[in-house]
Amino acid sequence: MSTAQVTIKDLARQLNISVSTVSRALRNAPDINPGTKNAVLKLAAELSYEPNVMAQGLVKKKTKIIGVVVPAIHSNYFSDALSGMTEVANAYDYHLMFCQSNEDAGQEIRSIKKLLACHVDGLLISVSKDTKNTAEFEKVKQLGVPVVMFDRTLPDFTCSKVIVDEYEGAFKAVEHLIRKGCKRIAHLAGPVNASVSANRMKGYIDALAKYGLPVNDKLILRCNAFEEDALPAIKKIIASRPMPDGIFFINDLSAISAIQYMQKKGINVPGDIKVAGFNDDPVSAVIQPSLTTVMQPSYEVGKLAIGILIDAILKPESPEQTISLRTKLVIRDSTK
Amino acid sequence: MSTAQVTIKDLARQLNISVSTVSRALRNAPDINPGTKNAVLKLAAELSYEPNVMAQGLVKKKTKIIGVVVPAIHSNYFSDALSGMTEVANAYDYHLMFCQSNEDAGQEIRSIKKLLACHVDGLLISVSKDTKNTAEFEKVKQLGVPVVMFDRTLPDFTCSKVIVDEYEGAFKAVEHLIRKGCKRIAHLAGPVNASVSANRMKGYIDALAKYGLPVNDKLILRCNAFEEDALPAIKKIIASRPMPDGIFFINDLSAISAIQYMQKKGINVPGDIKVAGFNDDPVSAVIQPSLTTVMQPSYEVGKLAIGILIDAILKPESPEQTISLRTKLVIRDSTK
DNA sequence: CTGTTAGCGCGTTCAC
DNA sequence: GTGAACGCGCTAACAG
Repeated sequence: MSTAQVTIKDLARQLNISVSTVSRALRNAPDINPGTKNAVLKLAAELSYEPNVMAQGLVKKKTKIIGVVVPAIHSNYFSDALSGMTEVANAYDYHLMFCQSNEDAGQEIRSIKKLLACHVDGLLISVSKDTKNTAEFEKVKQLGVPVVMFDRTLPDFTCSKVIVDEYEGAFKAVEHLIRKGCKRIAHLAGPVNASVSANRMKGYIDALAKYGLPVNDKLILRCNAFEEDALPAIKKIIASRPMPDGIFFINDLSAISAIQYMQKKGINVPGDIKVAGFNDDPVSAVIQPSLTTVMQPSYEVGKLAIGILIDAILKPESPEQTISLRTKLVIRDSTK
Repeated sequence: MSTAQVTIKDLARQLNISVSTVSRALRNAPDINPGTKNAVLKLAAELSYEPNVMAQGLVKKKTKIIGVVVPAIHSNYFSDALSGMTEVANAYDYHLMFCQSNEDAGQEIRSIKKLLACHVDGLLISVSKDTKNTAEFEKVKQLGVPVVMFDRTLPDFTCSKVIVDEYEGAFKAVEHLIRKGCKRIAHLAGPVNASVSANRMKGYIDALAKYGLPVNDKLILRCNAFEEDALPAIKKIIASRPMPDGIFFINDLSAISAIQYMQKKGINVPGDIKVAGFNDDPVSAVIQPSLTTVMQPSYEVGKLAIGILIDAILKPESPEQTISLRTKLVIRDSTK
């Protein structure tokens, strides 16, 4: 039954010294007798003393906890980023508290409140697809809690950001389609609000422009969620006449449903239509034809984001910065 | 700059009442004047007061934080389980702290220590593939911190467990191969220590036995990690003569590398060799031929595990239990 | 019904 | 060098 954690008090009693001396020994303060210090450390190790983070937090106003909010933990992209964060967090002795917004702005706000109640030292967030309001984030900032946004950011909110150069990634993908001979390239765009949707769309448009191809609104379709509901839009694209000879997709999962649908309809990929996706999801290497896609360094994004955040926590006056990581075009059979 | 969180003290001062009255109002204690209570609640809402969980934790000896340790956050299986946990945690107003062991027993112990230092109310864990020692877990238990193991459990350690009936899942898969005409079925087994490896192996052996097929040691190969290094073993299996006509894999990823390798070698799947995997990873629906596999209810596992843990936290004397969830055989083209 | 007191585990003065 | 006293934000016991 609850052999309660050992505290500095226990150490003090057993060594017949005061708690403040123990405290000093434990966080190697300057003025302390090396002898007593060693004695304390030895006993602490024996009893496997662990400082109570809550109590430390209460007095130091620092919890060593970092809050993380992502739209969905499952999702290759985010779980890789989280993985990168845990690595750095371990190295710096920070703890991570994860929340999931499920792409819902309301849930996102509730998560942030929960994290604030836990007095996290900082906040890492990738916003949901319909987050618009910056009010909650301003509040966090006002509380003196540094925020770093990663991947999905809020243009109207000023803070450090770690993003992927989605624009360039999209541009490269579409340029590749053009060089492979596509003249009528469609685009399945993502949810309206998401920053990533806009950036990829812009890359698509600019690539067309660079090669003198017209931007045809009828060839630009939208899906409202990142993971599903792409099929209706896909059907529309395929049905348009003249048929497109290339499609650039907002992500791999929708590209894959498209490929499967087209194969069922007897359309040859890449013969009739060439296809490019985004993310380099594991499935894109496995589907036949394998999918040309844009790889994002999600693990790196996670590591960088938490690194910047920890900097900001340790040096509150450090300037806000935006880091943009480059993507890599992975060329496979769907654009052969 | 740090417009510090508002505290009950602030509320008390503004209302000219004592902090204990405020405290009572906030957690609707029995004896409190409805009028003053309303006044407190109103002001609290206006100032968007949030209780400091660290302080509450310090006095109540409860943090409302649950620690979670998994081998790898990325990994479809675990991220789904984590997703299920966050849902329940939200509902019961618990916070989750995640750690990743990277399949390393040492890292796992360090994670547990960190979580204990944060005074988590309970621990959810899926052990790494080389965790053997139960000492650390016994310590956790002695501290009065309830533990629930899920998916990958430690047979020698007594605690509540939520597992998937891997044995039955493996049995069904192998039985299916047999019914499809396979007479010489190989098995790519998982790491030696992992409980899941043993369970799936047993299902394989018993299914063979039931149908009077011999168990041939030469047809049983091992891989040392869950995610890689399967290829050498796969090559060995394929090279054995007479060649097997069916293979049951420890997981989908190794099954898929095998299919790709066999296709390169001109071996027809399912014509020459039929293949079954485990997990129902998204890729298994996409590869051609699509992969017959055993689906595990990972999201449900997560939800159940945290549910049991919260029960144990709230009622420390509740009995330990082991819940086993059933798998579902997903039949696709690789066993046609 | 409400205020006072004490204490959770720890860090931080300030004397000694 | 070391100990005593105080406070972080909050709950709990006891008076009134």
